[in-house]
Amino acid sequence: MPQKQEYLSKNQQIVLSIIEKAKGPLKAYSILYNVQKKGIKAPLQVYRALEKLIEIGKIHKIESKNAFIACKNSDCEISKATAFSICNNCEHVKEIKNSKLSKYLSNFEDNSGMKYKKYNLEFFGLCRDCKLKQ
Amino acid sequence: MPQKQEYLSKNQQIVLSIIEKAKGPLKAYSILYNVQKKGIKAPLQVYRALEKLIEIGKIHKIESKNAFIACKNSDCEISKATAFSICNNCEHVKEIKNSKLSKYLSNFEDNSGMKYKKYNLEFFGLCRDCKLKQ
DNA sequence: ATAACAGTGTAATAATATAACAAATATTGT
DNA sequence: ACAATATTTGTTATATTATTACACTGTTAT
Ligand SMILES: [Zn+2]
Ligand SMILES: [Zn+2]
Ligand SMILES: [Zn+2]
Ligand SMILES: [Zn+2]
Repeated sequence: MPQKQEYLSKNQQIVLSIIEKAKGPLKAYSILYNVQKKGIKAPLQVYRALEKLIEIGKIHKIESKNAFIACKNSDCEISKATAFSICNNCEHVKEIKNSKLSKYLSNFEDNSGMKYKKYNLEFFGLCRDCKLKQ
Repeated sequence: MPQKQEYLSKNQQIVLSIIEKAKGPLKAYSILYNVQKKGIKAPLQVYRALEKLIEIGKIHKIESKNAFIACKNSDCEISKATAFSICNNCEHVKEIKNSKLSKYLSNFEDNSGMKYKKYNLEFFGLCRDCKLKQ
């Protein structure tokens, strides 16, 4: 099985490394502020890197937050099938790695018999810590 | 079982009626342009109405498109559990009404045993029409 | 070499969403 | 009816998120 080519350009490496170091999802402009000392000056440079990183599955976009998080699952089929849990209180976000869930959704057929190549699922609730504190 | 109070204010009615008439999801500023003749002049008036309509489950936000669509399911528990199919080609969006799916997701427990009150799922693929045309 | 392609830099601008404040209207309790 | 409370509205300004347009650089393939 040939590996997908994953050479990263300079800007892509810079952006990825910021996102990987972060504890949670980062917003595009917060990434921008964080990398200005490294020569990336404009939003577009960040957005272009983000686009590529999403395409190759290194990061995902949390749509409900307009924020970006590093992929922790080696088997996220190039970002085609993603699921996240999001805490409503502390905003903690975690990628869900659950093969039953991903099989269920990948094989899901809607009422007209249609299947889907790609999905994104976002769960909202209280994380364990926040639940205990209540 | 007491009914939830769903009296709508003037602006809320105007915005809802535009969204219900639309064939697909509408963007906030396109709603704004459509209602300017009816006295709504500023984005905030639209966003406030949208917020309320989402809260009471009359409409949903399609997060990946920043667009808003009327709810077609009478039993979307006040927008706590939503699923959509989105065509990558023609942008057609349809709310998925499938009780097996909603039960599965509402009862889903992640690896740490956590359950979630709310979720949003977006499926992407080609709709029937676009598949045939290919 | 030269065409094709992916990436870069920069400026300008578009699109989406919220903050802050003052006023009007509706709802509730007495 | 009246005051107290909560909700909705109107308006201006501003914040946040994302894309267009254009000129340029470097690498790869034939
Ligand atoms: Zn992933
Ligand atoms: Zn939390
Ligand atoms: Zn619905
Ligand atoms: Zn289609």
